[in-house]
Amino acid sequence: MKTLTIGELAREAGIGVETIRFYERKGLIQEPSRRASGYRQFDEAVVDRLRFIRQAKELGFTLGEIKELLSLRLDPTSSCADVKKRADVKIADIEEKIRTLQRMKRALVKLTKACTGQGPSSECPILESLDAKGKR
Amino acid sequence: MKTLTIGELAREAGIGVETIRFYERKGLIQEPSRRASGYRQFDEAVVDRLRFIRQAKELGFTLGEIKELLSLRLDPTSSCADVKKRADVKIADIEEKIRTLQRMKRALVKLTKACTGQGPSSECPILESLDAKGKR
DNA sequence: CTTGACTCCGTAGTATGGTACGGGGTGTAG
DNA sequence: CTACACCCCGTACCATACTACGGAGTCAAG
Repeated sequence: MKTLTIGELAREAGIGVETIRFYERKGLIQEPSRRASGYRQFDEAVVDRLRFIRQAKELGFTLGEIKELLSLRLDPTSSCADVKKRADVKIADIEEKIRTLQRMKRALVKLTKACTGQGPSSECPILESLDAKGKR
Repeated sequence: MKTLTIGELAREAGIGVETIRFYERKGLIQEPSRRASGYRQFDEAVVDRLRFIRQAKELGFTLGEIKELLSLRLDPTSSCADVKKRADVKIADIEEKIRTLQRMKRALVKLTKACTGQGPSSECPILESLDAKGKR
């Protein structure tokens, strides 16, 4: 079976050499075998694992969560339902983030509408509103 | 005029004492006058400034951006339009974040729909899909 | 056999936004 | 006048996810 050096793997997976070493330290990828010289010898399957990591990251999982996901996959006692549960939690997280951002956006849009874009900043309704709001 | 100790200010503004010192170091609040003992004497107006910071943070501005906003306010040559411009940029940022999250959510929902919640995790369509996707 | 690209390792630095610690001085209520 | 809460400062530490550095060893082409 073909093996890859860390540099080849990095090119294949589209990430940096240092990042691979970092993932190794974090336990996201297994420790690879070594040549006599100490050079890492990566199995081609690691490319897929790195792609898995990249995909999961794009879906908003943190490295910690991805590590759990990877260990779930390796644990024969864990069920598909466990994985689904994590995904559902993540969906709820994402929805919450979206709601927060939409609140932020609505507030900002409201402020910019009040702003004529004229006059000194000291009289800007945006800044005034930030000042005035939150008074208890 | 009434002055506040750092602890009183922290209680008023609802943030930590260390955070106020941190903001001072970062230049987000002006250096306060001191008593003979070296104790900070805060003007009550700083409460509003801290509220401004909190509000802006809730609207998704970073501390760096907030600092700019605060300096804009103090600069008589800057216009309300400058402030509006920044707010518009921020709105665009927020919209981009929302779009990314919605992409992530759609992808996850699609995956969980494929998952029956049954069987071992090794056959979970969610994990399989993460593996398979992204192959070039 | 030389040269240059690649790899090794541990450590340190980046950015963000704080939080905690320790050893000392201060302010005030009882 | 003595507790005890509060404040001072610099520095170190937290989490996240990398990224860089330096000095040494290795691999492969020419």
